[in-house]
Amino acid sequence: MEDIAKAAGLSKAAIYLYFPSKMALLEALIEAKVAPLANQAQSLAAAGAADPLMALRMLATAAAYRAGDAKVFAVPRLVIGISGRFPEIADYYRTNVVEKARAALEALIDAGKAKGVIRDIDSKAVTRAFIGPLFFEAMWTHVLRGESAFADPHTLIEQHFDILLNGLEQRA
Amino acid sequence: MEDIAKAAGLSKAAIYLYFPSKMALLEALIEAKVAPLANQAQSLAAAGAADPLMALRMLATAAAYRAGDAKVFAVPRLVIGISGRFPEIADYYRTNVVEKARAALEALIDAGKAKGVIRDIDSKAVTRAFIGPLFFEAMWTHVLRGESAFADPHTLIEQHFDILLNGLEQRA
Amino acid sequence: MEDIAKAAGLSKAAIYLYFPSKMALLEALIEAKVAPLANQAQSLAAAGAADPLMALRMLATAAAYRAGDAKVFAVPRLVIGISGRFPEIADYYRTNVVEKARAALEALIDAGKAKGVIRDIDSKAVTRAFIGPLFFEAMWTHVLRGESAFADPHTLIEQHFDILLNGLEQRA
Amino acid sequence: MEDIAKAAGLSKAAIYLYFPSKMALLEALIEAKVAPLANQAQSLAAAGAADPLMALRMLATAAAYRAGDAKVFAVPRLVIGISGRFPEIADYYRTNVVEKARAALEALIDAGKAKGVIRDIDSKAVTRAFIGPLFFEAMWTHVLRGESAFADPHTLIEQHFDILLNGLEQRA
DNA sequence: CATGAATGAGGGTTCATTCAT
DNA sequence: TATGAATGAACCCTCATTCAT
Repeated sequence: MEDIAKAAGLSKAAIYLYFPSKMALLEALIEAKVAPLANQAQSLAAAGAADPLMALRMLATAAAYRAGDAKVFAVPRLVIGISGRFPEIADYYRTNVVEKARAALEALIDAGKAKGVIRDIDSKAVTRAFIGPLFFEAMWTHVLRGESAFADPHTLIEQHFDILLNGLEQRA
Repeated sequence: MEDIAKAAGLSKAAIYLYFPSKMALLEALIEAKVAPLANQAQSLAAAGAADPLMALRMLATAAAYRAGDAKVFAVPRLVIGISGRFPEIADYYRTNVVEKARAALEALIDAGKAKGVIRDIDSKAVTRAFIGPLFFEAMWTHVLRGESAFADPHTLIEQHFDILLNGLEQRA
Repeated sequence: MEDIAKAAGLSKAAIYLYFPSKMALLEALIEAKVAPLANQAQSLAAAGAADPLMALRMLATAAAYRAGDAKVFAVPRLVIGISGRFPEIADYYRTNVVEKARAALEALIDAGKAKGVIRDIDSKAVTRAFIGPLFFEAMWTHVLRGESAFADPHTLIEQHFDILLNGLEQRA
Repeated sequence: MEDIAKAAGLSKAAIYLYFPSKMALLEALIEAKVAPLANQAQSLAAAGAADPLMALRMLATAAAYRAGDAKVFAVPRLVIGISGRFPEIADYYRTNVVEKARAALEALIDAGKAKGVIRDIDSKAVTRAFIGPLFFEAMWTHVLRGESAFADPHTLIEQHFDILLNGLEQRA
């Protein structure tokens, strides 16, 4: 809280004029920092049915840029950290961010299936394969302090989509 | 520490009879709960060159069973939670678990490339695609308390490998 | 820290609003309670060259009044008490109090030698003979709770200087 | 206590078979490590009336060797450290060590006065001048970690007695 | 006589939160 | 609206002491 106050140019006490508790602030932080990505997914799901693969790629690109930003990823990181003591905040995150994003992704995937460009695969499994590698890279970068692929987001996305769309297997 | 002590039926002080510090305790926890998976990866990398895809599938299966166990996943979760205050523990985790596992995976992938069953793709990107979805599912299950795909590990692995090997794209 | 907090009418945590650590607090305490005496010694060393014996007597008098005050002597007492666990605080005390005082004393002694009023004796030994008895009396008074000579500082100083200047020996 | 147990080749618990508490052990330690010096003073007081100055010199020499030993000085140091919380131990030390030693010293001094080799000076002041410099040197050495005069005990004692007997003053 | 295992109380320190101003 | 001052509870850790064996 002290750091946040300092960053905001306020006293610690003043924060409580705007947010009743740290948890409330964290919810607002989720709204400000990560919910926009979920909303962007919803918008793209609504608008991107014409070219679902392109929409997915745009989404992945946006996600990569956001997840690569330490200040953004600090939010899910915090949520994970306190989820043991404050499960409600995790529920809030699931409901207001991840489930929204997954629903939007599934809509795009379904659109892709309808257009015949995506195989008939379980949608939940696809969103997992879509989000997982980016999420893991964020952990690797920000938590484990490994050498980050976010340094070159373009390549990261290219590789991600190459594997996601074409798979690993060598084909004749 | 208090929680751990309580769970062990001990006083806080008694923990220090077994571990000299919180960091040592966490290292021991890592060694006991998650390092075995990394070691298994190393064994399979050494032994599984004959059929790399099978070795990878076995590894994913083992990982799925472990990651589905709340007591096992509690360890990386803890590491993430305290990585802000104890960055060394994150470094330890990266060095002794994730880097070891990634190295083993890359060896298997390279074997697959050599045998001509895996395309020529960046190995780091492949390990990301291999680990990420399972890791994300663990987060979804244990942290976000979403409906868990670990309830049916067989299907989870089938879906994971189907996407990983064949990709999403509909092909003629 | 708890005792200090209680004495100040504060909670333990509140101390950290004023001092960043226990060591900083102790340093401030030293600066406030005992360093002034060392500084006074330096001043007298600079100004008292005309009559070094008088300057030494003034210094001893000031020291006696200070050492007789339980609140002042509490500081070196504390330093001794925690010097085992916090050797740095002992080093701080040596550097910023005792060495400064000894240097000032040695300067006065050298001035005395130059003026021909003090014999040619090892200066370190002289400072020892100057400080030691007063320090011992403080220990006797505050730690051992013996009957205190600080009750009559004038006599204490007279006796101290009589012995210090003239020695014990009966002379013809 | 742990260190003491280790040094004694015992378990921590075994110490309590020999001493009912840390304070009792500390009293025994006083008896073993510093009381002998007080006893030696008493013996010399009884036997040394023929040459009191020589007896005092022998006593100072014995004291210097003991005070220079960190293991011996650890005892008064400990007493000082805990005297705030356990005033009884300080009283014990005063009664069983310091008062005994001062009484013996005063007897020797009185003998010196009777023989006409020591001036008529307040005895308490003399014991202060006798003990103080050696005590201060011990503090300087063991607590403040300054360069120790105990490294050359002979010189230390010579200087001490030169000042003590002859005083600082230049005489014609 | 001796110990391994355990603990309650305390150590210094941090942090989310409160409240008088 | 904003703060400086303060705190209770928690943090990791140490230590004198106990007790079943």
